[in-house]
Amino acid sequence: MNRRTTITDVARAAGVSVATVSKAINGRYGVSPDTLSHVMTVVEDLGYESSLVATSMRRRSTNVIGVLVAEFEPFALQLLRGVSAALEGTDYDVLAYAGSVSAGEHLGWERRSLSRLGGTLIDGAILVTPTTTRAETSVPIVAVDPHVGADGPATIGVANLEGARAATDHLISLGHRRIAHLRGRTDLESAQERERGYREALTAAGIPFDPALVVDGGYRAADSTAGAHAILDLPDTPTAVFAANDLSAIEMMRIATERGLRVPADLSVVGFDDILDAASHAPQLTTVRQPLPEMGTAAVRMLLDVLKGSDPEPVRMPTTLIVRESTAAPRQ
Amino acid sequence: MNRRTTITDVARAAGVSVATVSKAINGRYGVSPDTLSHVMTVVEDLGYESSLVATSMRRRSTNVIGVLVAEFEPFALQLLRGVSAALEGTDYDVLAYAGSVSAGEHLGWERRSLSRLGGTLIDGAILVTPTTTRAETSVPIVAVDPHVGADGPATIGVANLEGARAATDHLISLGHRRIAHLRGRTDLESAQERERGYREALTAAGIPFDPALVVDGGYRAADSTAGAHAILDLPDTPTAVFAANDLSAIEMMRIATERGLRVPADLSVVGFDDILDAASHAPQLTTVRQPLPEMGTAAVRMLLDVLKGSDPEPVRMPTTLIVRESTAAPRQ
DNA sequence: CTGTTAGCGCATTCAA
DNA sequence: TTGAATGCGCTAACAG
Repeated sequence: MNRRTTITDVARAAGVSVATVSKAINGRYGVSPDTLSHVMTVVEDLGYESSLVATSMRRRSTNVIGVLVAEFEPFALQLLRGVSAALEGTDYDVLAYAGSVSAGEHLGWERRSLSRLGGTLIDGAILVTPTTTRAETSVPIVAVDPHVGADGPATIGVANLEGARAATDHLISLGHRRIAHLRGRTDLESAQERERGYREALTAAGIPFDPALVVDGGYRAADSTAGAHAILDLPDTPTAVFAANDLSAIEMMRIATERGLRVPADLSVVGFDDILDAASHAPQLTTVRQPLPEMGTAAVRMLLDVLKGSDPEPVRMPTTLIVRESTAAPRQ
Repeated sequence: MNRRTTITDVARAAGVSVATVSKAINGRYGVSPDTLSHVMTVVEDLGYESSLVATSMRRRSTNVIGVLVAEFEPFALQLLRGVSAALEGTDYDVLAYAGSVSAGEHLGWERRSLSRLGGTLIDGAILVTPTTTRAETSVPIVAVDPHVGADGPATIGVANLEGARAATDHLISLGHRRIAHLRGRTDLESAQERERGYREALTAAGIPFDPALVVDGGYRAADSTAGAHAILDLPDTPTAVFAANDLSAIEMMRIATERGLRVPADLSVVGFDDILDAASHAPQLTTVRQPLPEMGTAAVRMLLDVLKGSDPEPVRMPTTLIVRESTAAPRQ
């Protein structure tokens, strides 16, 4: 648990000044070849590496890209995979940060995290499903699946409405008529769009919309438990559920199974996202795929563009219905 | 792209000194209730949040836990999930860092990353599959699946040998006799242990060990391609392959399929890790599960213990063989 | 109770 | 070519 070796240690060991070491490391002019090689040797010996913290206080850029998330859930992790892959080979490091939103916190996690890291530590940030995209930030940002709508200049969104329609159409085409919707967080645009897609599909099929069939899930497993029960407690139990995301779909299946129902024999379930858990669940979840790694890659590309000064167009990625095992025709 | 609001901005807006703002924010004594509430109002208005960087330079602790990885691959991501879950509800933030190992870098990524973040930015670090566990660090560390052996004081390891034996035993029990091993990185202890488990299983079953059947894979998909081909090019082609991890197992399946073989009809494949991709692959991969999220949780618990001053015992997690679809009896 | 001062580790002037 | 001084945003010790 020793102290880090600082630039001062290197300077002392090399018998030169701190400034010389700094210049040598950063390849600035004004260091004699002899001194340079000597300093570099000492640097190697001591295993010195400049402190990100100190560097970032003085320098403009740190070559670190921040990925800011509310928490490390599967959606963000899949995205991170794409981000990491896209940055492979560049000289950027990736710093993923999950800021805890301690109770009583007024600003959203994204503002808090940006405020803490921005300006200095990171050159730019990728915000994953932020609830706000206010532009008054200190570093360039790209928002992925922002919950207020993917219409900002630097945003990566997905076709929520179309995806939700496809999911619901799929259930209808299997013969389901009584289809519940385990809704996402109602304050988020993605949830609203998915609900709209659900309703549009019903309308298009001539199925009257029943408000009782829409139950709040909130996108998180723990928040979906009550909703899942509520759906199964409905009089004239629905034969199918379109859940607003995979986590709540999986929770829906868990509760259904717990209550003795079989999926898909007694209840069909469709999710949204296609996180890896969807395919590894038993039964495998039918869902609407968002191309998460590709979205991460696109976000990186967009951020690097912004960093270069350009002003990119918003990107809207397509969704694909992935039919697996959790959906089937209703029993007669 | 404005400047961040700094503590100076707040001080100026509130008409007090910087020190007073600092004290108010950090709840130190010596601020009158009036001043306090006034300052806090300004803080709210301006949306001020202290810079992690600056704070960490002056303070002992930042309440940030670092998770240091070489890259964000599935193994690390699953682990991160456990880490994140374990830190939920505490007032710790999680900072996951992937340091790019630019070519010509001599120190390992873990030393580089620790050097960059350590000392100030993070209170402690969880190193994911580090190749070294040298103790000369500036912050407490816990190593997960360290590649030099899980015998350090603060390490979380898995039963590599037993897992590898189970995997190989499974193939043998299916009737395979000619079983290849797509080995991991030979400089890493985990790879050596897995190879040992493979050999022990063969020996126990009375199958002579054939060195030609062991081919290097290197744990990464890209590094396994050549090895996968090599195995299939072997005279008297093996009927089964035990790959040192899931990524190389999946690559093995990909190459086999590409060459017209069917898995498991023509070739059985077993992996190691049970990353989520294993179960979502078609055919689903038979593999040896490491309880990754639990390992992440255990790492957090251990790190918090270390932070509290205790000196924990190393933990060795059990592995479980998960039989799925990629293994079957050999054809006659 | 409040403001002033020093310094964390580093990169950047500017002077020697 | 080198080195001493300066300041980044912040907190802790001290002075007022």
